[in-house]
Amino acid sequence: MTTETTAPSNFLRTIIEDDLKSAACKTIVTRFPPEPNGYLHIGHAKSICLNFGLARDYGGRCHLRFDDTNPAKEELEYIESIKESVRWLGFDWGEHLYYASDYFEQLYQWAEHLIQQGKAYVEDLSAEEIRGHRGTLTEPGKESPWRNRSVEENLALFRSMKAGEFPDGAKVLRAKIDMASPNLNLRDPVLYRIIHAPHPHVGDAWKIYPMYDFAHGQSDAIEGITHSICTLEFESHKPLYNWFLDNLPVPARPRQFEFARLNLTYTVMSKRKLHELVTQNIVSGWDDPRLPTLMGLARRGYTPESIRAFCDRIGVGRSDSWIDMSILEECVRDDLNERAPRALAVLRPLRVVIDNYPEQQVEQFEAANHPQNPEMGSRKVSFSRELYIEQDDFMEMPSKGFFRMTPGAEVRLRYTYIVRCTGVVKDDNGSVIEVHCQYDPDSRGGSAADGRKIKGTIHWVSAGHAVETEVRLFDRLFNDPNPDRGGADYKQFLNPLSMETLRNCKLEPSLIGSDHEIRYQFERQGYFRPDPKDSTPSNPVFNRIVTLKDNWSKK
RNA sequence: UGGGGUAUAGCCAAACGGUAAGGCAACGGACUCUGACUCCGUCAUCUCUUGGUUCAAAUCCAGGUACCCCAGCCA
Repeated sequence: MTTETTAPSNFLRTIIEDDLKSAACKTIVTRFPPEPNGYLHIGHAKSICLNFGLARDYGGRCHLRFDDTNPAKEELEYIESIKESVRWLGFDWGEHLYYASDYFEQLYQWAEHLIQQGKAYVEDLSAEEIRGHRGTLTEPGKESPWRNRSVEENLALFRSMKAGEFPDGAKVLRAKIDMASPNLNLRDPVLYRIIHAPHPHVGDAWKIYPMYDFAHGQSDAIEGITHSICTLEFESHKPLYNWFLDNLPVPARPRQFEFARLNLTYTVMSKRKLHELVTQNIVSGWDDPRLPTLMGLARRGYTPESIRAFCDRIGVGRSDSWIDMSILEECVRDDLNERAPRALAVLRPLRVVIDNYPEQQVEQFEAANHPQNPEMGSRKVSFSRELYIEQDDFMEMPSKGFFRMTPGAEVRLRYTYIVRCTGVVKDDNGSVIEVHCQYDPDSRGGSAADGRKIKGTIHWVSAGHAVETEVRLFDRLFNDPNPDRGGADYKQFLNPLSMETLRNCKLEPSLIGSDHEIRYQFERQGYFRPDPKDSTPSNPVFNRIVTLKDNWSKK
């Protein structure tokens, strides 16, 4: 199994270590706070691994808290799916499952407290008017005419809002901070809005809902979060986060820290774009194996271990960065190389006839399930006169350096015999459709009796024993490293070959009927697993998770 | 243009005034019945830039440059 090395030092670890040392906090408490308005993707995995990983490494705990303050966008299905993905990734929130919506009553009380203190007011201006009053990056905003209502009037109005006496959008509650602040988030931010919609977690108990800014820090305080870790774009919200903690009788003083979100090449991560790919049927669904969603990666065959290793490997920083997709791919290879049993499978079959091999004869050969790990055992593979090899493993006119099967030359058929190609059969177009060979009976097991070295070894499957299956070859969804790049439509960079379906692949029979969770290495090709949705014993379908590294074709 | 951030190798990333870790990639070699794996070796006289302070600067100071974020009743 993969050994997970401890993540290297980063600025958050330094901060936590200092806090622990100075006894600024005795145990650290972090949280992963998704909004249940979509499915999790690899970017969320970075945050999950960070938050849960920090808690684990420093003997603290990590809460799973749904940031469910906007019922217009949130659904129960997402809540369930998110929990499943976090579990799948290998993290356990134990008893610490929370919902911001569970704090709505407390939050409401705190909103009244602010009103009492003259620090919040009910706004009658429309959304457009509020925007108009906000000013710009360089000009200060204008104060609302409703900014100086009396405490009594504000309280009465706010209670009416809560009672559902106004339609959506009629009024909002705003904090009274500073309309001239250079930080636009401090220009009297909206605290509550009216939404007449059922909430996935608390039903229709509420007609007004707090904004993110009014909910997040206070939720952190209620739960005793010590380190509230979010992405960089929230940095300009930090003064507001702290303003609420300063002005409300909260039970604790959490601190917010920001890190750079994950960007991955050759894919897109925004909810909007992922949603578009799904709804426009560009991909088959949220679990399409080409998507960077955790559901997609899981279906493709990525292991949770490999994703955790990836998150450790990429580190955590504060500068915008783009991680190359090849790093993620390398992480699954690392993991699967150690644990995946090997098998022989021919994806694009080319018929081979060994002319000097007895016609009805079948021999069994012992094939190791893992070349470096004998504990994984072995299996028998059947060898006969007619076989399939990979089309790519034969070249009638070999290019320089090619050492697989070619007329006149010897090559080893993995685990069995050395053969020499003696001729080919072609169709009307001149394509080779069958290859004829002679085998060396003295090379049984694969080694020549006279000790001569054979450079090439290729995989094969006995024609009479092969099981025909469908194999789906997945590749990167986009051709461009940065399809998200400003301006152009990202869809123009879609890779037309991102999924190739091969229908008459020839697999060794041991591959059939096994557990869907087993990932195999098809020798010399890559890592594969049965598609958990579409594969059945009678109609097996394999997904290619990732190819093997290939230093030959690269040159 | 106001405010807030960020710049260390092809891609990430450490360093906390003491002389540029590590990973991935790349390259060279060894091994090999998987052109995989594994193993060895190479890969920043230099940290966006210009000055300054210091015995000593990626780290401190001043000025510049580039990029990112903020004008939702989204999170």
